[in-house]
Amino acid sequence: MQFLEELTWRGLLHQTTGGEELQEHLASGSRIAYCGFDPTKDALTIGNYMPIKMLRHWQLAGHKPIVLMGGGTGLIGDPSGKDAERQLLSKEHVAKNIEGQLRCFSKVLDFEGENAAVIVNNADWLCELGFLDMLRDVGKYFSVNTMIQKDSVKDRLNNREQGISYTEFSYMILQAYDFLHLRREMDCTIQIAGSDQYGNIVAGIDLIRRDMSGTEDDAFRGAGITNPLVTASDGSKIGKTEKGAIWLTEDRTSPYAFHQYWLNIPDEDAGKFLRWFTFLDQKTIESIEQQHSEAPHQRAAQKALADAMTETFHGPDNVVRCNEAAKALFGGDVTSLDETMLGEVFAEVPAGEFAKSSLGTDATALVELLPQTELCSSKREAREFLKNGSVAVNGEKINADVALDRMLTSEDLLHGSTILLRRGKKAWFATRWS
RNA sequence: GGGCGAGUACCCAAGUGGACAAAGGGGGCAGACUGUAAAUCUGCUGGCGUACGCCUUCACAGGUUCGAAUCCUGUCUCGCCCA
Repeated sequence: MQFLEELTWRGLLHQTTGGEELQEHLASGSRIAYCGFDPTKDALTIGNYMPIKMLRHWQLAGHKPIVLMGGGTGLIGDPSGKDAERQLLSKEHVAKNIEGQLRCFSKVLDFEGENAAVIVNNADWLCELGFLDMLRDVGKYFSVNTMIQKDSVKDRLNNREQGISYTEFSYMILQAYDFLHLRREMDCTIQIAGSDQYGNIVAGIDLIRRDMSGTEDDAFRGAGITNPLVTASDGSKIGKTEKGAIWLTEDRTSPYAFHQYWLNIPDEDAGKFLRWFTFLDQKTIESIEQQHSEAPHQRAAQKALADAMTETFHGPDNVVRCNEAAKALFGGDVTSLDETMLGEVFAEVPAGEFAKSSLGTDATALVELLPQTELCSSKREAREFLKNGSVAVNGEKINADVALDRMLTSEDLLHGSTILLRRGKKAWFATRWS
């Protein structure tokens, strides 16, 4: 399927430059596009996933993607959407962050084969650039009058408290120069980005036009394609929870937590998210939605979403594990798990070590024990939960009437080593006794 | 630089000498219902203590008072208006 058509049915096409000319350009051959990534962090979250996915669609449509790491621009900081001047990152820091982010790209993009994705770092050319050369060759093409009209700059100019430094003001020029550089050196004609980057993209295209204006060459100059800002139905950002962002790497967000995040997407968003976030085709998604509307309680859409996303970032083995874990934690009977499964499932859950010899003593009364876990922050709170009947031992709710006196004994041990505590429906804690 | 106004708990917001750990709403947590939903209903929501209670909070630092979120002085921060 054509790139733009694909994006359209998925609801991922926001704006393009170029109109029919662009369509023609894309249809008539394999093209090269780039998308820039900001190396301000050493790992990526769900919020960073969309542009990567855009590049993958691009690749799947038979074109070649370039991942541009903003090692150079990252030293400056994009003022778009920022109300305060950015802190400058050290070069070492940026290099380290780039390293960290690469892990995520390789999960989505194909770096081998015909349209292999390539990674470039704009530090490689921006750092080489002399200040005078920059002013003469590039700065000459930029009208300050135009630049101060851009929202990203205007907001800061009108804001007496914050203002904008010359450094950040120049960001636009650097990003435009990136596009020009890639156009010259790699024949890259398309820039893909989020809709907030539209202004910067246009600046790049302008620069390319001016740069090529003297030549007879009637080749396609350049165009931009943007995806909309995706938000949940309640208007909130996707991938942000009270507990923090959902990361794409195992060291920050466990596969189980990741899987659970998608599994808990509200019904009204599930279909939309399947289009936005997975690579499932239109027919498949529609049939999943059909299933979902016929039997909403089965949550076919959320399951498909969770499985697909988990598979992409954590592999098929983890999909199985996460589903097993979920089955045991939520419906199933944890006491029936064999020792290996028990270990696997609860590797995902917070745990603590305790002395076996204290079992059956007052020290293992739930009121005393709970504050030592992440489930309660104080004895008072523990009492509250127990009185509410919110606490379960090995998946079995403790009746509120006896809860305050309940202590753990060796009879509660699963496989002689573990007792599982649960507060409410979802908060688990594994106690290990030795 | 001058004038005016504001700063209250996770957020918004009432309170303007004692009855104030501080109304109300949102959010969060828990319970019922359910689908690990949504909507709805109920409880909790500064900390600690099984009650009576104790401790720390109403921008910050001092002061007046038997007693201060509330009055006074100074400081800081934010908003609006004038230069």
